[in-house]
Amino acid sequence: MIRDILEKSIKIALQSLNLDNAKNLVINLEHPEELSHGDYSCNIAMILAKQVSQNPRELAEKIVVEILKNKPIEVSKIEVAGPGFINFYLSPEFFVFQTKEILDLDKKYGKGNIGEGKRAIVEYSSPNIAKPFTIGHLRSTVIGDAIANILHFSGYKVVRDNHLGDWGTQFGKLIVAIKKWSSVPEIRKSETPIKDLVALYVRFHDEAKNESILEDEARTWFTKLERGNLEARKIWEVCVKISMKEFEKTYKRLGVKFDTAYGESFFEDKMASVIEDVKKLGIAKESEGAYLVFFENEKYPPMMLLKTEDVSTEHRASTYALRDLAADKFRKKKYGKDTIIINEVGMEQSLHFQQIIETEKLLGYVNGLDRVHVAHGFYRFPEGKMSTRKGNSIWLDEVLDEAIEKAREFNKETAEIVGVGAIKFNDLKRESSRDIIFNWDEILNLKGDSGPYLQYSHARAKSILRKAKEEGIEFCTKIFGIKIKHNIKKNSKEITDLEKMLYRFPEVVERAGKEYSPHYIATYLIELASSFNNFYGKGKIVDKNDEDSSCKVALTEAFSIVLKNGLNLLGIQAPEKM
RNA sequence: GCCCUCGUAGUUCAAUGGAUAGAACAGAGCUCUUCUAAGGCUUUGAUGUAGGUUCGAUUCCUGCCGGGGGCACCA
Repeated sequence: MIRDILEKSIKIALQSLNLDNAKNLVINLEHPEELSHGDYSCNIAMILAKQVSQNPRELAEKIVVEILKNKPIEVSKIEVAGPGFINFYLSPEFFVFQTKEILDLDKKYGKGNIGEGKRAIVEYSSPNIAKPFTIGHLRSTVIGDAIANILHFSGYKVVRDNHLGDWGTQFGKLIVAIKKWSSVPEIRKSETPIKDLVALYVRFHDEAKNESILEDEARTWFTKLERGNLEARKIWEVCVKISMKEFEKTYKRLGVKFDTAYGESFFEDKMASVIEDVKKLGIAKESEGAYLVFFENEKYPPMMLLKTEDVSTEHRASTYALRDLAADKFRKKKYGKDTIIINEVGMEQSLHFQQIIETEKLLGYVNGLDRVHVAHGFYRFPEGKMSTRKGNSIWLDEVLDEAIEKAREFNKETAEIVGVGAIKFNDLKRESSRDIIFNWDEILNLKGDSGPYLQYSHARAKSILRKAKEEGIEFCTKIFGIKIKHNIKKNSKEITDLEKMLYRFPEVVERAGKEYSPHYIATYLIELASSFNNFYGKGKIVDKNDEDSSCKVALTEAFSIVLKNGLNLLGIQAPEKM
């Protein structure tokens, strides 16, 4: 990448000035916010100025003189600006070459070198069986999917895992509720089985407020389930089956797919070996009848592995913490020690993951760098948090329907794609740790910094390409050779803002991958599309009488390719027409 | 009480310790005989508070204030 070339030439310049032995020397190259300030900017002179007690601008000038002695061909101009920035201007040849490279972008998918072919498991979505797929699950699904796409693009071998919540005391509650107020045949017959199950779940919590015995019954039923009680298993199976059918529909709408969906129940027989590991290490103790991991210096509160024995079944139920440990042990064994495990789960579970990671480090399952919790904030009502228990959550399907309905007002054919795109982008454009206050107007906004704006821009570019084809304008890669000659002949300095944005795509993806932050891509795409629409606004692109037309069209093609790839990384479809 | 997070225009979001803090929505005003006006161009407007570190702080550190979350049998 161009960044590496610049970095190297700065290093060489510093060496010849004997400045390279300074402490903690990091060469920082950034894109100036103002495009007229150049393509890359380096602040090294200002950092070094104090250490060698020189004026930063004078020092910058000296460095520039050294760089110019071995100027990389990609650079056309270097200047010192402001308090001592060294600004690099890239040459027309560079832009032409880069734009040509971009036309092959589709072939580069999965070839990035950041991942080095390592395996990465991205666990996301992970809805709970017999609970609604609410807008709350949207974040994990959409962000996790985007992270998986980005890592794949960057060269990781990605496993997408849906860690279904299909185990735990919640099933005890459900079994009690079904036995008391409904029945398996009744649920099977229902046209809205999930809604019925949710209603039962909510009713359980309502009634448990007055009758605390219900909670005990639920715990007992979960221990029965864990011990293989036939009635419990039967009810559980029905719930899982019904839920999965519903989830499939939602994933299809969202265009999200998984490689594995083990679910918590899968680790049922893999927990005993974890308990053995813990015992060997002596990090857990019995306390008040339960079995918990205690951390050194009370770094974290204790983490429970086994619950108090249930009196009637004489069984100690597992906790989700134990199942998570078992899951990671299994993953490392199955996919190899170098595997990176990433969980896209809400912020509320931060403490849980800190405890899990700490414990897994002690157990030697992970080294710490290979176990990541990507946390996201919540969708919230202005009045407070959503909760299935209280029954005030918003179902995802309703939101999607509403968004599609709104998109239909503009164009019936693409309404589905645009509606879903709007919802996804609205989520992905934000730094994910922040909460999103739920607001229909905001979420359904099809204008401005939005998915539809990007999709529209793509369709528009495609429309130009169709027109160019009709007019018989050549815009294949060989055109770029002509542009180089043309530009050099004219001594043209006319490099468009669009070109200045296009070549940044790989850097942006790299950063998004390193920081597990899809929003960098979202922000970038908005800027990119704005520069395209601005470019487009300045006059005709397809024009037989304009000798630059084929270059402009080729640039349009490069834009459409970058935008499409970017949107795909975010899991958003790029329509040909709108 | 302890721990984790987030405080940026009226609103929703950006900003790898850098240059004049960017956008979008809403408001005001322009702009389609042209390849898509879901577009483009003008314009008003912001870093919670008090310190510290730094040549330089929205960013790092400390205190305070405010929102959200978590802290033993939900996951």
